[in-house]
Amino acid sequence: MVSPSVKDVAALARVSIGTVSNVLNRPEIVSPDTVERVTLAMEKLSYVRNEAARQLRVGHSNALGLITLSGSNPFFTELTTAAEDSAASAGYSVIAGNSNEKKDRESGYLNLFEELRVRGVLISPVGNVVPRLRRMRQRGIPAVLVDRVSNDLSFSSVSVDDVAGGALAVTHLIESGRRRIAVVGGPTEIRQVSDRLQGARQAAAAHPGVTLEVIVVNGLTVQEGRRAGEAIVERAPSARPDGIFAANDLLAIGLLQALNMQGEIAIPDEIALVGYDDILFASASVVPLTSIRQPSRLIGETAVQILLEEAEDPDLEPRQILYQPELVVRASSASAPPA
Amino acid sequence: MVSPSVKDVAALARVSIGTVSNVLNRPEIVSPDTVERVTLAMEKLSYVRNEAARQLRVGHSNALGLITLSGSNPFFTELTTAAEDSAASAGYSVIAGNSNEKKDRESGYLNLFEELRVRGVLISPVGNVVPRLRRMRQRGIPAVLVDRVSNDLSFSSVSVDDVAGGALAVTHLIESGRRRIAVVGGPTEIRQVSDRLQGARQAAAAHPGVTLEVIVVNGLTVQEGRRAGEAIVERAPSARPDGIFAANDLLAIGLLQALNMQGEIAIPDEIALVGYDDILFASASVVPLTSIRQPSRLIGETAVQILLEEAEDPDLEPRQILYQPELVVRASSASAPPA
DNA sequence: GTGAAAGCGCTAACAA
DNA sequence: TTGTTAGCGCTTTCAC
Repeated sequence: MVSPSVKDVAALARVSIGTVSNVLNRPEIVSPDTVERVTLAMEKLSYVRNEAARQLRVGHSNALGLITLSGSNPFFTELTTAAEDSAASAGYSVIAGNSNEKKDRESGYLNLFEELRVRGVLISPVGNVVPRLRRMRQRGIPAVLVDRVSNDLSFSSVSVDDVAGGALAVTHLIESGRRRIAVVGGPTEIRQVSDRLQGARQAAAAHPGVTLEVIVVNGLTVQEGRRAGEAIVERAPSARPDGIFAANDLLAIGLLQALNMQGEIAIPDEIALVGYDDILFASASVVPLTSIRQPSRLIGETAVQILLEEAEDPDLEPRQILYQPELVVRASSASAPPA
Repeated sequence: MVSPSVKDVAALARVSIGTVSNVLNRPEIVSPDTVERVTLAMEKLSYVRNEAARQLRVGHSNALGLITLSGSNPFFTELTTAAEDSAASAGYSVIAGNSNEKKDRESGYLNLFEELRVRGVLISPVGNVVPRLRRMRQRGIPAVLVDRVSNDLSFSSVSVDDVAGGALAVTHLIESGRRRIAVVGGPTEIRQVSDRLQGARQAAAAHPGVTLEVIVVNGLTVQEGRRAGEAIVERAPSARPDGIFAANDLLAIGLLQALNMQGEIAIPDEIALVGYDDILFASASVVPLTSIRQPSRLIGETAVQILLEEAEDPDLEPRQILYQPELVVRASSASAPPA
């Protein structure tokens, strides 16, 4: 009914529990035939180490905590998978949670991670978590910000240049002849959103005669995109934008559904559309979606690497890694603008 | 540098550590002003309980383990979110991993979960894990199979009737006039795949004059779907099926890309297409996808509930919950068959 | 209502 | 090379 412990293994192998522990942790210092005997005993008993006991003793766990903004956004699932792979090859596991952009879910996970004494945390923050992270770091749990730069640069971060991405998207719309640009995104407290918006503004400002309208939504979901699209459909044609930049692909897909599938507005003829993230489905949507690609796997891998280095040496200087995004042109923005 | 313990809290509040533990676990048995003093001390120190120590003492953790087949399949991400929500409202957290249909990743997670002494595991199995699960159950860790029924019914399971789903899909194709049906799916070791295939066979057999071809692929991914689609494009038109049932939506989307976007084959005019899972993107794909919907959230919630009941009372009889899938008709199968 | 103390399973320091 | 032992932080009797 209960699991065997080192004691049981020791008894069966006729050695002390210290020796059992040694074959578990430093087999090289114990004689080959003792290793053999102990290993055999472990197999016979199907011994599985009690991680809680190990952890209590050594002071921290073998897990990394990861908090992303959304579990349904493929950008984050790719990042998560990459982080898991990197961590695994260094002997760590990762406990992944997503805040769904809710501050209380976020702090719930931080609580959990601190109770678990994880080795470090990767986080794409929603709320103002820096003070909390600072306290955790003082207690030996480092953190790396993912897809977000800390204001005061006191934490390492791995992110993509969202301002450049926003500018890239809107510049592309302008260069393909659009003049009345709308940006759809929100909530603006999310740094990624406000940065992309800022880039959009810069690009618009650099081109005289271009107007930029901001449509704020409550989340980066297909549903919110659909809602925003329905509002645009209801407008008089002359009041509609001729180019839309959506702050992520899920929003863009929602917009596409509302604009195109109700048969009202042709994409890209009447309105050109650009998304963000270049998720797997971007190329498979009703109209293949022009998008901004982020190196999601690379971000996850780099973040884990930096985190583990900081866990090893807490006095390392924080580093800010900034990757550049890339424009991927598809049908949703390909054709000429309306006459 | 290190975290405060109950000892520190006790010292600050001028009580014994036993009392601190009591306000943590049974505050009702300690006097209100002591609770107050201790709570204050905890806040002052930002005390966070050491979960490993608690767990070592009580014998098991507050976490549930969950292993799904794929992290990029929205069916599983929805199921996972639902499981997390259910678990959270019962005071549990869930550690989610995905096997990517790899046996060694699967057993890696089972190892991890057993080392962690999770309260129970939810698993959508790839390999032959039943013996392993049996051993874990003997040691007090129950398991519930998700989206899969155990052969010997010794474990509870929550699943959808995949045979019925496969039949539903193919019957729909036949009733909309198709006669040369192809089923795309694999690997066939995955029970969901073989069940859907079996349902497809039954439906075909029930309709004289209908032929059924099985195209086996190596995984349920967009990429594999694209590969299968390319092979179909290369065939002589008369050798192509006029209806395809894909074992999941990711495959169907890949097929869609290969068939439709190369401009070769019209969907649904030349080939009608039915997917499985009704993921969020099914309605947003190049041609909105007819699909079989599974109650993913319901599955996750029910599975957690049963698992927690079994954790409470190990002698409960295993239960098999079988939900029925539902056909959702969209454009990819809507029009008339070829003349 | 509160305190004292045992012990969960493990690792690591030290002794033999 | 192997054995002995202290102690990680917590919960839970059992006295008081």
